[in-house]
Amino acid sequence: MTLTLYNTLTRQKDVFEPIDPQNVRMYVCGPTVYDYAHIGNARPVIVFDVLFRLLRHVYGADHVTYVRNITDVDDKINARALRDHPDLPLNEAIARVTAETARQYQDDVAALGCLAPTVEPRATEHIGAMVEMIEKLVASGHAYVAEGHVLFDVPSMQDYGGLSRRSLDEMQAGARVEVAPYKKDAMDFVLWKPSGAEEPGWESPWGRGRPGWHIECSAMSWKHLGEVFDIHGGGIDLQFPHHENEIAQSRCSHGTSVMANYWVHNGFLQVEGEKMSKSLGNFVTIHELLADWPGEALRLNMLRTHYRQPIDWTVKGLEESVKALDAWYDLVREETGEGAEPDPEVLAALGDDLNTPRAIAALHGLRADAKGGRGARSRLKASAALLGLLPETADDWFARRDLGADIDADAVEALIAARAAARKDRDFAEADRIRDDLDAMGVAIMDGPTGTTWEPKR
RNA sequence: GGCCACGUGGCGGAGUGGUGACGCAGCGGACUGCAAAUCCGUAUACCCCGGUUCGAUUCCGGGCGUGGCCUCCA
Repeated sequence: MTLTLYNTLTRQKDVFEPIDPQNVRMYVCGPTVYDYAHIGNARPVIVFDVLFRLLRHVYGADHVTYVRNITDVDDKINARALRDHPDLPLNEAIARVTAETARQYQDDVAALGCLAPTVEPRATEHIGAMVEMIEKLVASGHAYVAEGHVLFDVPSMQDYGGLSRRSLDEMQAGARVEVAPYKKDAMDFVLWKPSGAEEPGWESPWGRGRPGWHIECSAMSWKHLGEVFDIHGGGIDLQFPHHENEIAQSRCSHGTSVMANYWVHNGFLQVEGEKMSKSLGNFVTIHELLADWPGEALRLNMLRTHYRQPIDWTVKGLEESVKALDAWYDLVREETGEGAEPDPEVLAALGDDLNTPRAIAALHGLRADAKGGRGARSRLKASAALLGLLPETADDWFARRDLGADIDADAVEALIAARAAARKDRDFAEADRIRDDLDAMGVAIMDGPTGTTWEPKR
């Protein structure tokens, strides 16, 4: 099959051709672990999980390396550590914050049905690689030391700005930042900064200090994927400056003409039509959503919009997602999908720049067939698996879905029996009254040819 | 202020230079004592103004609107 991806470098859909089909390599920027991840953070995780699954399908599960880092050096982490554990030594406090937050994050994304990445490197484990890269940059004249800082010399790179398509002139014209006095150029960014006694730090040729944010991803991608790799992903907001600076660091350090061949960026997320922010009070974490919705519904809701489009996150959308999953699970039932080939249209849709809405439409299209036979049901299951959907049995899904319901089953059965008697006597007023009582209890009943069944109201 | 993206029916959301997306909701019908669920059927759209074209929702220009980046931010 052909896979095309919209490449931010070329601003068009490019046919994907890996450097080495035996080892397809993808890097995605992961979280900074200082607090629960919000639903906007979940978007790249889910989107690139689908891409990971598709690559595994095309090249083989053992021929794809997916690296998603954990940033555990950051001033926000320090602040959090001081706030939450003021009585502990700083290093220990930081370790607690990052360990706990990383665990929360991994629980969250697992609940969203995401496969674990091949490698989940931590910044603190790659300080040596960062120092090594920075030394090379200083030696080659792309970085300089000033007042204990090491800064990347942006004008030293002729084609800086290629990813975001900004010229240096443009950026300087629009710059609003206050320029630190030790910078040679306003655009220069920090590779290494000195740490005070109250800050985490590592010994380096430039004294005790800590890395700048951008160098972390350059070092981790280098160590796990090499100097040049296939796909680099992340949110569109990271395009500038983070990804631009990663490119500058990696290319100038390694002397390569590209860092990654395909740069893939997902669009932004809004909540109920508004920008998500703490001040608006619509800031919503994955963790909170998982208390009210199955993770799979969050996942489907995310994939109903193409990854490059802006997405508006709404309760209504989540309700529709649950309904779609109900319908699919109801058909799939005990199918495992084993041995079944995914639907060609689903595959074609995903191969077309990860067109998940089109793939989901194809899944709906399989519903009619799936009513007919096991083969089609199995194909539905196998097709959904490419999107990371329908991983459970139908029983587990419906049990999970109805989790919130707290209903006395014996009482329900007694009322249903009473209603059956009333119906037999053709006392429909009484039968309807009982149904209203059940409805008030949150129970929906269905009269079928084999009797009356019930379930928690949806 | 500079750069960029987006604007499709009641809602969500693909796509295309000239035929049906799809889903949810709605409406009609079947089934039901009546409902629910299910099944069958069905109406409604391409922000505005120009241009190119035999023909534009689709291409080009302008406008308006929404959002993003330029500063930590997914």
